[in-house]
Amino acid sequence: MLESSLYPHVSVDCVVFGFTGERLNILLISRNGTSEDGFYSDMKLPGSVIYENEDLDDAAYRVLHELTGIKNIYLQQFHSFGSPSRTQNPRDKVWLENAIHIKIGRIVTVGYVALIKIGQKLQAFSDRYEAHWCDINDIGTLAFDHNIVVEKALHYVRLKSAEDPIGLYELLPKRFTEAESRILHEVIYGKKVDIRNFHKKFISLPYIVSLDEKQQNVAHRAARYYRFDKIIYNQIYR
Amino acid sequence: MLESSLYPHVSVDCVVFGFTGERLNILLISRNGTSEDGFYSDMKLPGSVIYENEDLDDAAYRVLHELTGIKNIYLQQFHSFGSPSRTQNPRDKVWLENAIHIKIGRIVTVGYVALIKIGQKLQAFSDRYEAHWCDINDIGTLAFDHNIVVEKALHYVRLKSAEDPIGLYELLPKRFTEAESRILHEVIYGKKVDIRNFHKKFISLPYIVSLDEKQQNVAHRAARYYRFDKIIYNQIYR
DNA sequence: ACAAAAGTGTTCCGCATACACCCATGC
DNA sequence: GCATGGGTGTATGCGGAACACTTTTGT
Repeated sequence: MLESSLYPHVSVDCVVFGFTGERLNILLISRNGTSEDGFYSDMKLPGSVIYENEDLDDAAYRVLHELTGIKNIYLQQFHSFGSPSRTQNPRDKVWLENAIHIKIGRIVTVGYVALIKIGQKLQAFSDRYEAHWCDINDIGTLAFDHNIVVEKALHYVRLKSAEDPIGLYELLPKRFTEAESRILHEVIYGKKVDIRNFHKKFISLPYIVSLDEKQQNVAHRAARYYRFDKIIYNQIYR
Repeated sequence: MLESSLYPHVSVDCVVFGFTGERLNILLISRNGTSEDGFYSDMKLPGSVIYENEDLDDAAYRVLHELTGIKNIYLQQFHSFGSPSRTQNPRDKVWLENAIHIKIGRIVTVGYVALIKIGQKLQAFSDRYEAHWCDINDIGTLAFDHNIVVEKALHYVRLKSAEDPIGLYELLPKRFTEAESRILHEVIYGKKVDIRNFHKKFISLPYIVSLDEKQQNVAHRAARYYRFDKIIYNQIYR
């Protein structure tokens, strides 16, 4: 095994958000191993050490493409984490050395946020990597300092989407109802929004275009579908 | 010389902003060296490779303390830069190898913004390091990708101070006039602000406290001094 | 008929904007 | 007395916030 503890290694970790229509989820990778206390099984963020001659953004794209099969993912760097203690948990240390075959002092990781639509095609890829969508409110204790990374990522998404809401439409399906959009806002900002005020704002947005389609077979009045028009959006805000 | 090009190195670079009362300045380090084309002299951001077992934030604090002598600096991480091409300029490559005595493939750098008051005590320290305050609009071509780093830092300061203006008061002297505060806003946001509207907002802020002091020996009506009260600010916003 | 969610308008308040004249001081 | 910047109020418009009833559809 190569000795390289003198030099920090650099990785990227991706906090991949998805929206079920009701809850905010993130994509986590199952991790199984043995430590002093025997077998364990927990979860971690998808990530990778960066390759030689690979840009940080490229590394994050690579991780996400391998994981989901999707290209053109909405992806933003949000913060880097480099505390020497972040890889000091013995369980994490052993796991790392097995995973990348290098004895490591610590890893500096660059955090990326990705926003994607939860879909079936994705699932196929994710299964190979033992990736699972997990409710953001129910992710327990993650490997390394990944709980902190997720916390910071969520904060970033809130801040970012306040100034530029385009990211939120990456989380919604191509056709979506006003209610879905409203609930997404509620889970992102963590508070109820007034239905009528939201409606007024929603229909006033020029880049939200109404479709001549409605929900089918719902046990109540069917809601209209809308779509997000990126071209109109870019004309206005770019 | 140690060979370690396989492993990326990690550094911090600090974009230190100061405000002269009229212009936004940043602190740059003179760099002299020889390359294929002979002598050169240019400027770079203050920064350092991180030490073994040193947290990123600690490294940035260390750089700033060595440079300015100041503790308790307002400091925020804003972005990381890791393009392999960022250290490919031959001039930069040679300089790096002389500076840290390691043959280097590339360096991933974590960018920090610092906001400080331009003062005399600082100058003493800065001289030792050949540090100079430079007008932000007149910094020419910097070493590495530091022009991009500065650009991103400025963008970050704008965004950040919109949601939390506390940082702006780090740039003003302890006693300042309303005009100084107004001009600071203008240089940060890059546009004129209306004097009377600014005034109304300014005097309504509970954490701006009026002092019983005025300017002396100015060739016009003397302006009142104010100070920023951090305690009141924290009571309200924390 | 009833349950469940869709769809819709008005009022009020606070904040941003636009805009012009007199005041104090040093030279 | 003049040049320079300090100091101040009013009117308007926009966007956010509060708030409740009718409509559609499936069971």
